[in-house]
Amino acid sequence: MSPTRAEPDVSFLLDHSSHVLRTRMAAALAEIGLTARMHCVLVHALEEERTQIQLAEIGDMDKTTMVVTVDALEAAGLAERKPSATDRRARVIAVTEKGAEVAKQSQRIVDGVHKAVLDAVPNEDREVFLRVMNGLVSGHLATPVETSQPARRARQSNK
Amino acid sequence: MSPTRAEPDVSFLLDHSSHVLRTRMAAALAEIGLTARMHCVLVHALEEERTQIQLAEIGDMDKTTMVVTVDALEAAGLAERKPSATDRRARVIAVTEKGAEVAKQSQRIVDGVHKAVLDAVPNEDREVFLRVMNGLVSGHLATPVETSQPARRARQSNK
DNA sequence: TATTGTTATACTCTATAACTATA
DNA sequence: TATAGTTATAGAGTATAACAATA
Repeated sequence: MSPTRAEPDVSFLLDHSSHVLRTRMAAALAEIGLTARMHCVLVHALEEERTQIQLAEIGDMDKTTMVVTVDALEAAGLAERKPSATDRRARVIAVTEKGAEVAKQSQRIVDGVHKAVLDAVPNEDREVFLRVMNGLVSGHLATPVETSQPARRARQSNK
Repeated sequence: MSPTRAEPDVSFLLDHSSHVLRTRMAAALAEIGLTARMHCVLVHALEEERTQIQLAEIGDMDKTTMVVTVDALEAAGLAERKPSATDRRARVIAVTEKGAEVAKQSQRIVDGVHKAVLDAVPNEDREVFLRVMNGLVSGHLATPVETSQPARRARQSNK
């Protein structure tokens, strides 16, 4: 029996590939003035009437991060905050006509970047690759480990 | 021919899986008081005599980040800065006896976390998965896109 | 002149706290 | 009392600038 070998460096493979893909996506979307977050919000706000909180959950961002993202979309004239018809606390994100057009463009861009990755995978391996990744993401690598201490210490309350 | 469908969300697959794996690795290494960076430096400093700059390149970190990492290793008694025999500007990172033991432990931890991931991949798919990931990392997703504007604006010089 | 390593700190990102309006 | 959204800002991470020592 051959000696024990180090396991393949799965961390490097996933970290590096996701990092490079992220820079590529950011660069591609930047050409039409969007960030990945703006694209995400735009697309999901188009699907149906959604409030900021709902969109924040979908995009896995904090509600305060959501505020910044919506500010950017409003400043670019791509979306508007509208009062919710059913909850006067909440604001629905309405995509403008221009926003809808940009969303179509950005979706094409995103699809293009993803297609380029998949085209780089040999035909006969593509299905297995996607199956394995989907399996990991919904199974063994579905849930982040809870860090015993939060990402940041609770802020000093100085009242 | 069926209508065009959105491409699989490769960004999500890679981002999510790498993020979860990263939290898991951080949690596992934290149990012996290491960060991933400390582990990385420890292991590569053990392989052969290396200076901070060389170790920084291997771990893809800034030299100032390297300073912090080596500070942590020294504080934990796992490594020491030694003057280089050939370049009086440079410092070689010497792993202590305790550091070497910890490195063995941390390597076992890292291998264990990686093995758990691969064990979650069906036997018959594992080889293809690794082949594809290695292919992407050394091919289509080898090099990050150069951001036209740097990650951070140049700092104001106030001399 | 260029490079190693250091210190100090500015910049970005993100999340906590506190608040207002409403449920 | 709890929740949606906002503002202000603290905390963490990281990289730039400047510097001393040396090449």
